[in-house]
Amino acid sequence: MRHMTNLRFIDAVAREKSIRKAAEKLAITSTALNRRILQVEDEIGQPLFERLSSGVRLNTAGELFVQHVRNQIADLARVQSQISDLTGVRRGHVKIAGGADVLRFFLPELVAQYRSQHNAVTFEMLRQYGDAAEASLLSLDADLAFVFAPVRTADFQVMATARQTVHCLMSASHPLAKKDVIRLRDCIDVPAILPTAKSGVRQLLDVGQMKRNIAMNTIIESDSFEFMQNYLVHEHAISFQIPISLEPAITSNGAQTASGIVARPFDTDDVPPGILHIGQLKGRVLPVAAAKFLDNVIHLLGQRYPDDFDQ
Amino acid sequence: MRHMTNLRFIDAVAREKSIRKAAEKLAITSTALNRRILQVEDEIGQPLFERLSSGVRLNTAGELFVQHVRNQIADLARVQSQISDLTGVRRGHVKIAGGADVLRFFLPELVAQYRSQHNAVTFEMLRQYGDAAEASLLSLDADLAFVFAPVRTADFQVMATARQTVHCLMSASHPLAKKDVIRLRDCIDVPAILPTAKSGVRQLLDVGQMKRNIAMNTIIESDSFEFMQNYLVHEHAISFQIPISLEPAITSNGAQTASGIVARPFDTDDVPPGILHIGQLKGRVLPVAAAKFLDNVIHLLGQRYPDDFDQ
DNA sequence: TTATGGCGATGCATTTTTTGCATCACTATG
DNA sequence: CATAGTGATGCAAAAAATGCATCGCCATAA
Repeated sequence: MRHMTNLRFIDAVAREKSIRKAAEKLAITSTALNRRILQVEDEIGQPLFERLSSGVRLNTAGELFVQHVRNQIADLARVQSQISDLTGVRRGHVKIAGGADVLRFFLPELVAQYRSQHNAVTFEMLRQYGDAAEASLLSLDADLAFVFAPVRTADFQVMATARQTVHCLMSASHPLAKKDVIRLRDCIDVPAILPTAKSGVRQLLDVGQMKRNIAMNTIIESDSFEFMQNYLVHEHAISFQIPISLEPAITSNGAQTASGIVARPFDTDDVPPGILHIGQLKGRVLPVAAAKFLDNVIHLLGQRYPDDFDQ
Repeated sequence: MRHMTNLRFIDAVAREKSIRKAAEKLAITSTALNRRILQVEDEIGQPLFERLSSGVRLNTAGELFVQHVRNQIADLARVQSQISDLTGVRRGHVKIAGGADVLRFFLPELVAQYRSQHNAVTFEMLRQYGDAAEASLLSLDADLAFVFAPVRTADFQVMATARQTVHCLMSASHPLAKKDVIRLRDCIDVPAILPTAKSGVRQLLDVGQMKRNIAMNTIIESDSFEFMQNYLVHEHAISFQIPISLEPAITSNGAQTASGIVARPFDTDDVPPGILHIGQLKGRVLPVAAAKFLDNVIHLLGQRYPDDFDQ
């Protein structure tokens, strides 16, 4: 949309913190970009950027204005998607921020299912945890965020939650695989592969270890779910994940993956369940596509985890 | 702001329902305006207006888009006022919709008081009752509305209310002036000047008459407070108003205007008090100037009607 | 039925705005 | 003190917006 050009340019300069760099990204000369910035500042009546020798930086007025600009851009997208929706073909672009856990199986399945019905909708998946995901909501770089524990609750509107019991992963031939429910004390001395500290699962495990005063035998820490799971093929160790980051089949009793890995739930008295929060920026009206996708997410969660789901 | 030109033009065409008429108001040729509209429609990917032989009319997409446009315009104003506020001088433009009752003494006093502190703030006062005032909020033609009974409660956010007892106006020499509180039965056969049906006061009086099964002796109906009040100088009749539309002094007992008019409250069992609602569009972030003015209104109401005021 | 007046759309010449190049002034950094 | 990077600016070329004249369309009136 033509009338947004100046606004998009300002947004770009604010992000790049440099007129020349932004100009390059926007495929115009720095001269042109510079003069557009000057023009807007002139219209506003005061500068939006501080000029440094190394580039530019938003001043207070600029911060205010850029937030407004991002709102405008997002709202225009919303209206456009709403207008497209009138013709029957749903168009739009949905931006989702979430951890590797949800990006693994859950979201691919959902996005594919949604796109099979609305193939004019495009997606953008950002791998971001907690804080960063919420920041993306705020800067309107994301429409929806999947986080474990929302912090900026003032800006974060929870649209649905899903309780996720931490599961223990192991080879089918592992002694623990005979149990239906794993207690923390069962894990003493068992070689364990733990997620890194940022992850929600790790925090839950730490709570459990603290509570029961048990220290697991940590042989590896990793932030890769694939590594943690596939390592189990080679050594009789255990690793930990939540159902949403597992292939749907693996959590059902008796089932196992092709590589012979099984999952067993922890006793929730030992390791508390994690709560996955699905939310958006508070007060924001989502584009049609994003709103409808959210409906799908909620629907699937309700279907798949009827007991652990909340709206 | 330059980048808003197309949007303002579309807003104008939507209001005028004619490209040529809008062009005249905007002081450009219809050609230029027409082509700008076509350009925007082209960018959107579908028409926003239906072309009639008598002009144009918004279609569904247009309705959506125009609402967006008005939001953009209003939000830009908000940001601009917020930015101006940074420099210390409060600038801005406050648009208020309210009935003649509040426009008479209450708002002039408040606006003057506010402008004495912030003389860079300009005002726009729209004389509109109930429905119309709320519609102005919705189309963003007004920032604040003063109404008696909000209808579209879904869009109307009440920021404060003030209970207003209906008062009886009469010449100081009128027999009823001796009473402290007026009962409805006192008014039987007394020549009465009633506000027209639209007004809030009239509706309250009608409720009272219905309840007590008393019909007043209506000799004149008018929508002019001045007329109703000043007529009393010439004939020993009564008329009705709420305190907020009276000179502040007149409601205190014993006080009277220069022309010798006094006010006495109705018994609230006979005529129920009216509730003045002061509100804004739900969810909207007001420009600084409007928000601060609202603070003033609330403050003054709390001061002047401490018992009948609610926030 | 035809004539008329008002409407939006469009081709074309003109005016206005935007752009890119070359260059300046400035400032950190080594 | 040289250098490499930044944003600002004068000027000519390119692009976009504008106004005029005019078209086709439709409702209303004669």
